[in-house]
Amino acid sequence: MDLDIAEVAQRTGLTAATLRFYEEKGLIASIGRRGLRRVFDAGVLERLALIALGRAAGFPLDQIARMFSPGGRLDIDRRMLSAKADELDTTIRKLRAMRDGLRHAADCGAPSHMECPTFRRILRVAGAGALGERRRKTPGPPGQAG
Amino acid sequence: MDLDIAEVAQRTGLTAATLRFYEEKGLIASIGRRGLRRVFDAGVLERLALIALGRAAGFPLDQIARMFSPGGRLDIDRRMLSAKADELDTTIRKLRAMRDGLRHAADCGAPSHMECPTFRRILRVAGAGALGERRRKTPGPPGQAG
DNA sequence: ATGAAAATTCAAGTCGACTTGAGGTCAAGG
DNA sequence: CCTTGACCTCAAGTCGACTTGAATTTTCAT
Repeated sequence: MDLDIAEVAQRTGLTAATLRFYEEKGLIASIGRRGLRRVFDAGVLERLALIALGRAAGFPLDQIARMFSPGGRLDIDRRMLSAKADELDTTIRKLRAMRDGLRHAADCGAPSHMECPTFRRILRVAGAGALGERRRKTPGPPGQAG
Repeated sequence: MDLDIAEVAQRTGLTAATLRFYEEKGLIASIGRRGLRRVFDAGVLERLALIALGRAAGFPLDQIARMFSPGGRLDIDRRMLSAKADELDTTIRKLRAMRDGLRHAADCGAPSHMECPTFRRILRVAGAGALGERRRKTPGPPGQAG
């Protein structure tokens, strides 16, 4: 049951260009060509799901690539998973505080946000979190803004 | 109580270059110069805390800049805050699922992750979340990987 | 056989938030 | 006075994950 790139694209929601890009990066591999065109094994779908999982957890592609052993099997250090879980936990806590703060600011009766004590407290917390720890090369906050 | 750029940098943890960059972007303003050198009002610290708050909540700098009214006062649409809070909520839910999944995978006794039913379920969920909705120009997951 | 649609390669562009580098100016201390 | 170090400007570079464009080739339907 071989798949052509368009079919993989359609089933995963990724574009053909992205799949080529992933192949180039060593994240996936085609099993051959028909003419010029790549042919993929159905197993690539599971692999792409795995990659999506890694991405959703915040791993960079480079690191995801290294999670597959040469044989193609998944080979993840369990401590790494645990560490990532802890990291997510920290992120979640921060975001939760932020969400509560925003919610409060949105509902608060104070005429301007700066006059609301709660908002000012949030400000201090955010300042402490965001300003305190950054020394060099800090990746910054999540990118879910729109 | 005027501050020189180095002092603002030191108190906020941002670099002088970042402060100049923020000024260029219209996020902050110096109150004048002493020779060539910028002089900032102490109020810039509060403003930078506000900016940090916005960044921590995931707003892009452009949008943060627009949250200050011409007079310099804070002027945020409460509905925008509410919307952002909801957005954060969604992100938090996703990350929580991911964290639980990673935690499970780390502790799970199955010989390889792919043989663990829970892991495979997570995989489907991650796949659904990450693969289903992306059509064009999706910003991707948060960047807290290391 | 023909022509459109889709795939290919390779290079270059995009986005956001900064950082880095080159070259120049200036204020304070000895 | 003169050095030195912090500051200045402006341009260009960085990072990650793709996207886009141009030129070319191939496949599929008619």
